[in-house]
Amino acid sequence: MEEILSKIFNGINLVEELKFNLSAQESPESLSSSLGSISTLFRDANERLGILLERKNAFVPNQPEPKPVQVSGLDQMMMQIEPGLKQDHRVRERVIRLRLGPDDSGPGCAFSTPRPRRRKKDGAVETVLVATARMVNMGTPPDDNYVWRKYGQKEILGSRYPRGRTFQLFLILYAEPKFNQNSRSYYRCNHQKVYKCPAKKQVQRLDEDPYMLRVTYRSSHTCQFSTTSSFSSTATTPVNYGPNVHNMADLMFENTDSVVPFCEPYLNNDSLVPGAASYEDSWKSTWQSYDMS
DNA sequence: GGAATTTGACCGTC
DNA sequence: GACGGTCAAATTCC
Repeated sequence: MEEILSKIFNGINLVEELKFNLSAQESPESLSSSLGSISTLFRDANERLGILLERKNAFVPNQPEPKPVQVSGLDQMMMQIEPGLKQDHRVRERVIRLRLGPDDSGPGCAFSTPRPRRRKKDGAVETVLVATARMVNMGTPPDDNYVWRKYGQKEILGSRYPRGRTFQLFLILYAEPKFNQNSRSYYRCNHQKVYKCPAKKQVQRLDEDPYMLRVTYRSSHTCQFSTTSSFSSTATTPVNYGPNVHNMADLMFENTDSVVPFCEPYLNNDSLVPGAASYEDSWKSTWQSYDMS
């Protein structure tokens, strides 16, 4: 682990160097050489991280699900490193804007009788990935400053378990906890009835990373209530403390075209762990209790 | 007791 | 017929 961290910090130092060289208008050859070194360092660190994660994950299937909640070193790290992520934790994966159809959404689209269940083809759709913390209820949706009312849940294609009370009771009593189900929850704005706000969202756990949620927002809020005030439901308590290291690695090294990079926040002075003299010290102090090797 | 959530059923789309 | 989204009665929570 020390070696990986060392590579990352060397890479950061090289980036700083490159920034300086850029402002000094160094030759293209020199800049290219710097970029190559940075690329090599980060790629190497990423590969080693991947190996560590594989080793770590290899133990997971045989382990009973952890009892509620033990705060991992990683969670501690994320909480210490970037408190701001509690405020704005969403990682924008992709934003798809589709034209609204003439008869779609809006106040007039409220359900009528007989209830029309026409699936809407159009509508503004925005999908974000949200990291969940391990110490909270996995079914708890992330807070986004709006008040939502859950109106449905379905097991999705490829779900490990069919639905049904009898079978779920069986699961609770004899099999794996319900925690493992992969389902999609449906929420609509709590003000839909009063203000005919059409906003909805779907929350679904990622198969590849159970600690990441895919949140899909449909239609915009027409109500202007964005609050975590006393109207907040118990289901919308804040839950996020930042991405886990696996997603960090993805974000830093791979999906840079579709994800807003958030290396920046981690280099904020406010992110330093109290008592740490530098970013390196800060990182090391938070990683020391998270040795995966 | 009211509000919020759960969940089986229903219905449209593919 | 499978799948996805929604309804609404039942259940749980506060």
